[in-house]
Amino acid sequence: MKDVAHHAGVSTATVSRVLNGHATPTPETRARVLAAIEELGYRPNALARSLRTTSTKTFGLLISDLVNPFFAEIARAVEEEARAHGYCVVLANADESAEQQATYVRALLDRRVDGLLVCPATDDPSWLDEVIASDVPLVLLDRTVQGATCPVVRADGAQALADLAQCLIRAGHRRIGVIAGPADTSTGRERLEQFSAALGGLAVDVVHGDFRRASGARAAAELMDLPERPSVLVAMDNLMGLGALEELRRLGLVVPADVGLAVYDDQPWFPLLDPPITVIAQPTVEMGHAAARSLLALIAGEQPSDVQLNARLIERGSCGEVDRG
Amino acid sequence: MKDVAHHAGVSTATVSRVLNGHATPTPETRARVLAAIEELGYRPNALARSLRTTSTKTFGLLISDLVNPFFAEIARAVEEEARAHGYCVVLANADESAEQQATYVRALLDRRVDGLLVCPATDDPSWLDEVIASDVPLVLLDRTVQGATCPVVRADGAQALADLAQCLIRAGHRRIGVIAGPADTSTGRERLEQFSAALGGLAVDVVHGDFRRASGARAAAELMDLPERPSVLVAMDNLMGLGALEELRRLGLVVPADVGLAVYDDQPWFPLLDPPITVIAQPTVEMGHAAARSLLALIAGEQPSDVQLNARLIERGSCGEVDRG
DNA sequence: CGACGACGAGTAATCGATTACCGGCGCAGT
DNA sequence: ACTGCGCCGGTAATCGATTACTCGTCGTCG
Repeated sequence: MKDVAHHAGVSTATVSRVLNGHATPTPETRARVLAAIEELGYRPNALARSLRTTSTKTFGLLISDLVNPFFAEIARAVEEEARAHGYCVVLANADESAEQQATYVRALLDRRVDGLLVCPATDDPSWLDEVIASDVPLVLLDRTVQGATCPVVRADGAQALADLAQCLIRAGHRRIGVIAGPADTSTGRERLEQFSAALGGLAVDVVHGDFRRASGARAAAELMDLPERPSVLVAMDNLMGLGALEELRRLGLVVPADVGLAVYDDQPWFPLLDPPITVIAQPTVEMGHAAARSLLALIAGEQPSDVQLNARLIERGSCGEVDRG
Repeated sequence: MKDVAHHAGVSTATVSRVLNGHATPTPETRARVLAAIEELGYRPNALARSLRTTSTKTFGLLISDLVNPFFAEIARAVEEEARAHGYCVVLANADESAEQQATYVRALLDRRVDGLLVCPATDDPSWLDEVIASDVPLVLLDRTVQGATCPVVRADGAQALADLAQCLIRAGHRRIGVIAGPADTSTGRERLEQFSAALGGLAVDVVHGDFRRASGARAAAELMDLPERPSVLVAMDNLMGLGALEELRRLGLVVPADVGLAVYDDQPWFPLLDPPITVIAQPTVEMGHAAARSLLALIAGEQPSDVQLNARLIERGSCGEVDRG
């Protein structure tokens, strides 16, 4: 920058003013400076600028599991919306681990991100204090944490789960196996509760997984090994649904003849299976956009309210009809 | 930091020395400083540190399309390896657009990333100059660019494509439709060339897509609309494969009875389709890891060589047998 | 007992920007 | 012609670290 100033015969202050579009510099001074910048191929050092202005134009996005296409899609949407507003996104992947998450929160705060988007891996709220202490705007995505006082963006699956319950009951299912998410995540608990509630008195067999593929397979195996087999499985996450499908295939069980299957969270390939899988679709992209917008609002000093976007049931035929003998 | 120094009754220099594990400070001084840090909840400002040390412990990762699970997986692997070495990853998504890519390269350089991993959206090498001028270590991932003098990490599909060609010929296919990638990407060109070469003299019908879903559908429609229909389609990317599958479904065509299908780049759901899809699997995770490691080596001043990891054919039965009447 | 070496810790320059404050110049009013 | 007001642009402090250089002190050796 000193070089540019010298080259243009002005001071660094003037260069800075030109760079930041201040009204002060004369058109010709401005031109000289711009020419010097061009000639020297000068690029301002964003670090120095950020140090001075305390703004990095960067968001931190902490995802609980990037292998999960649901989160990958969210990451994409967040990045898209952020970019549209001139922000970069630093991506961090907690791999569903609480410690990793805490480590990353710290790393992102240290890098002075202007805002933080977090899909909490667990309910453990310890990391929250650090964020609050640092005064960095925070938005929670997909999952909540107890005691969080920040905006939350998530999908509301209550209605969709109720619809699914209806649909299963109507199809004659009476033994339902649920592959639930971890009990220490809000989505893990809520989906199970809402689904159970919608079934009225009907009991379900529940096995908890961890929102990952292998756990879906294990859970499916366990459920199909019960003395009284479920006639349909409900996987509360696309990866566990994938694992369940693989396990059913391995066991030689045919969907929906031997056992039905429904999955929470749609993926493009579900309709291509035979039979196409009945799912609850989440508005992934909208969630990512909404979260980024909430964060921008927070940064602008507004008080964005929570966002709840509706998930919805898409019946495709993988739940079958039970023979009422 | 001044507060900490004052609180511990030392100078900022000493605080800094404690923080950076220098040998100098006495154990008791060290203890006093650490106590003060703890008490005040002090966290060092990474920006200031980076400004001084010219190291951000951050990689920039420029992906050509984050919707593509292939790249999402790569991103995950890169992030994983980077984290293992104490680096963060700033993620940028070019959406297969050259301008976007150039913009992002600049943004990442301005943020003084310690290294850059790029999956080039196109062959356009204009952005390369800026990177070279900035002296930031660069590694190319998945795709090359002409005139690039940096390490490249990619999958070598020649053998797998030759195997696929053999497999199709043996199955009796004589009219092969290829849904190729864009001609202005190295992967787009190479896969097509290598496949054609392996077919010997046999001509193929080629439609170029853009590595995205919709283009796969369009290409499939176009190919199936030819006067002499191909008996098998080869999609050179998983998203185009997905699009093709959707289009074939829409047209009421059954795989492999009406038309066979093979896809470049495996995805976990391909084996679940009926029939399971024959694919060429790429070592995605290894590519991500290798790329991050190459970058680390570059930063360490070494001269890592290019990495070529073998893709391999996985026959699953979606290519069928042609009736030899 | 004096001097020198070693080591711990402080002073201050520096990284590359932003910006409050101030000086100088030109123009207008009386 | 002199004063005053504006406006352009320079000087220098500042953001929060790192680190070369220096100083003071203590221990040891001759």
